[in-house]
Amino acid sequence: MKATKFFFKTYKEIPKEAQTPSHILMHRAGMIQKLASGIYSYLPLALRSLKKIEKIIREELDKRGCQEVLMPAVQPAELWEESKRWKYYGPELLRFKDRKESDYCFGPTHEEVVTDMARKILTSYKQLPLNLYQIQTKFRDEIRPRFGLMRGREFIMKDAYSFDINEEEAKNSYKLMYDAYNAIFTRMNLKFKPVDAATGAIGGDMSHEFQVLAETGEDEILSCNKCSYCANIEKALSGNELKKADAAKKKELSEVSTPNIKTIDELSAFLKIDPSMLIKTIIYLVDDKPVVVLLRGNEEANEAKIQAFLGANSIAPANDTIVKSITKSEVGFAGPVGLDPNVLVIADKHVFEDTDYVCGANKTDYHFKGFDPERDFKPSQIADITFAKKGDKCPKCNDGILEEYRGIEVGQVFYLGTKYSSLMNCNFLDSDGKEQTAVMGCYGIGVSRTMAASIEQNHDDNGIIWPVAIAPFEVAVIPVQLNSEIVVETSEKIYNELLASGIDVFMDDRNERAGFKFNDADLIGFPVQIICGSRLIENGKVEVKIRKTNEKKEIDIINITAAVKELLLLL
RNA sequence: CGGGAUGUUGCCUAGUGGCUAAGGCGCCUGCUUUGGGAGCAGGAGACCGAAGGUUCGAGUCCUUCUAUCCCGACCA
Repeated sequence: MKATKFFFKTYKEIPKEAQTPSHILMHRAGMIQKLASGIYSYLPLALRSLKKIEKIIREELDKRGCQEVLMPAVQPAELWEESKRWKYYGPELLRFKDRKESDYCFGPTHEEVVTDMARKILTSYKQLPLNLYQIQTKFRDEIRPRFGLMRGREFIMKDAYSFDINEEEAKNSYKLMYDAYNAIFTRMNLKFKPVDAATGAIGGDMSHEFQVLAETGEDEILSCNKCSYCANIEKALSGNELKKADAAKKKELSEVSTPNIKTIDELSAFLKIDPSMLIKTIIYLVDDKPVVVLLRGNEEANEAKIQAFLGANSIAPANDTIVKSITKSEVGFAGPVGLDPNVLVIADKHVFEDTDYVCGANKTDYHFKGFDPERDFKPSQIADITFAKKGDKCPKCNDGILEEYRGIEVGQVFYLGTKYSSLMNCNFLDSDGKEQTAVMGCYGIGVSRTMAASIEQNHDDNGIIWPVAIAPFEVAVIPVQLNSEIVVETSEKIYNELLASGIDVFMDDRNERAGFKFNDADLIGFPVQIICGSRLIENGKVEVKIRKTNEKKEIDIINITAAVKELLLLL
């Protein structure tokens, strides 16, 4: 491709809405344009990179027996009612009506459609295992789209779905996809970690995320410094031992007046007590039912853990009306003592590490002191519902300590079980002629996000540093003096030779000064740049620059194709 | 949705209530120049986010709306 014919434009200025490296650089390199919040057009440079990512994905999945399909983006509400997600998916699901006033949505994911597709064909165990995937535009009406392609509302996703005869086989399918994802991101030359993950709205009970490590990542990861344990903070466990409450410390439960003191911070300051000796009582709505959650005041509630513990579809803090009805007091004075025994109360295990706490009295302007968790109430369940922290002991090897990383989630694999297949009757007959429900897994890769994540992880002050495998072009030929016949001729010859040898090559034939082209080349991030200047050409050489290392070598023009091919293999 | 901020030409910015809204980048024409974002000359491009209002007079003040960005919940 020649620059003078190529639809692109680069910018010196940083657009003021771009805040993060991938967003800034993709904009400056003329790869993307914003059409609306979280909705972007991909210009030719970006699309070339996306196609390469897609090609790697297709190769690795096809190799493992997955089959590509393409499902509709617009989906009827009835299917989502079958899976109950019409109700539970929430406002991220873009819903609309057609002219007949029938309900539809724009697919944020395709479990419903693929399960429907499969059940129409699956009749026999002989048809399994089956793994169907597609690469397609998804829409999720994110509350807050941000960072360009990192969290768009419309984005390109590869989604795959496996169907198996039983759990064991389904776990094999899961493992196969786990391996495929490792292969895919390895081929893209990204630094990444597979981590234990929470399952969220998709559901299921086993999941790993593939996290590209980058400072700007939105996710926190805890990883053991001694063993392979690595988990999203939402899921990570602490290996720290629980302390035993000191029975000698027990006190009587008594009321204390705390007028208008509602938050943990206010209470801590008012009573001059450390937050860890206060009990935080939070009321959630979990699948529309109130659940009371107890924690020590210095801990944060890990909503993902609560949701997973209860096997729930949704979790959200309860509104004031519900809080008041449960506590029979104003918001801010909720506590565990004397609640309606029919309300589910989940206590964090750390609550039982001590005694003589202060907690809400379920009476406006009063708290209790001397609260003893063993004596003064009866939790429905005790669970681990707090966040593990960096520095905690590793829960797996019990030897190492947990270190903190930031990551960008580019892929996630879920073991679903029969969550969708049973609700939607995706059944088949086994070898005994008995009806069985297909056991499913689902597997996503954010294709457009992967491109952005690669830039987040690999860039410098001058621009993008692409791994060759997903670079829009592998090589740029840059003639430096266009008024020199020998330069024009030689660069043209090299360009044609590289093209003929199958290399993805860009030729900057614009009538611009050298510095201008060099800066654009670094910004766009061509991994290899062949600089054709008259002085070297007269000696039968050109300069070859490696973008990543900034290393420059003089190469004989005669050997240029072989030399470039060799370099590309190394990058 | 809560908290914060911002809308001036394709992009980045300036603009005390007062004359024809200013500059840089980019774009077009010509000349010059050609190894790290060149120079000169000329030119095109804005109903200042929208609608109301205050005022003799509004890009500037007020109200409402709208869009965008940042901090939180969501997630590939």
